[in-house]
This record gives sequence, structure tokens and C-alpha cells, in this order.
Amino acid sequence: MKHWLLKSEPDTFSYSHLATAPDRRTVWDGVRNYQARNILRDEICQGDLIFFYHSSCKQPAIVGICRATRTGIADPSQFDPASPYFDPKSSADNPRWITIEVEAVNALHPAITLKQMRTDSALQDMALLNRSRLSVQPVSDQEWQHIMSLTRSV
DNA sequence: GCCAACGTTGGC
DNA sequence: GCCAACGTTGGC
Repeated sequence: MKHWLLKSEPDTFSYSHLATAPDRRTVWDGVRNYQARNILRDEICQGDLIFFYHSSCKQPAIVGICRATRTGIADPSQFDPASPYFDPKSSADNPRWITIEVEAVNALHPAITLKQMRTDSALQDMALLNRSRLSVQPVSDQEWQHIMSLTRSV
């Protein structure tokens, strides 16, 4: 099983939004970057565990864990003209944006802040620190285990 | 709000 | 296919 990291702006969709959603699940819509799409479409497998990261906020941090419950979903927002993520160049028989469904597993206490990760020698190769704009990222087994050792999931 | 990094668009 | 212009992300 591989590990991943998803970014979300908490003002838009926070970990607690996920944890209180019906079935604690949501379709991860709105990703419109091809590299991120390729990871969602080709690499994340059902059952994979994923860090939930809060970006563009006061304290950027990994705040929870979720699990990929379904894969290969055509992002419904690409077909919705009222959505900011509408893509007129996409079609139902050849959807451009493929995503996953995720389910909340646990919040992390404490959350692991970006600041803390930046100063942790075990985490210097993290994509988060080096490919900071990518909104769907791989997390190595070592990085995952290390971060888990710094916190407890509740 | 600023701005660096970097992805995308479109003219040529 | 190049690359300048432009748009977006996201930390600070």
C-alpha cells in the first residue's frame, strides 16, 4: 500500500467537513492540474491511506488521515456549467478529470505543521517541501511512519 | 496583500 | 515547438 497527501483549503473544505460529511466520505473534485490528475487516476489504489493537509491558511499542517474508498471516478464538476470547475472541453464519454472518493479515518493530535516538517531532518525530501504547489503528492513509507511517530490519531 | 514558483495558453 | 504573457498556488 502506498501513501499520499491531499491538500485542501480549510475555508473551502476542511478535515472536519470530511469527518462530518455523509458516511464521512466525499468525491475529491476540482483538481485541474494534470500531474495531480495522473496520480489520482493512475496511482492511488482503493484502500491507500492519505494525509489530509490544510493549505493557504494560518497554520498549514497535516491535520488528519483519510482512505481512498473508490477510484476511477469522473469528476462530476467538470460537466456542471454552474461549477467553477466546469470544463467545456471534457465530455461524458471521454472525461478529462478522473478522481477518487475518500473517507475520513482519523484526525491527528497534534497536527503536524509545515513549520515543524521544514525543520525535521527526516522529512527534507518530502514532496510537500520541494514540490510545494502540487495538490496531490506521494508520501514515502519512511515519511509516513516518521510523521505518524510524531502524533497520535484519534 | 505580496510575490516567487511554476503551470498553461496561444501567437508565431 | 518556442517562449512570452498570463494565471494560479500558497507561504509569509
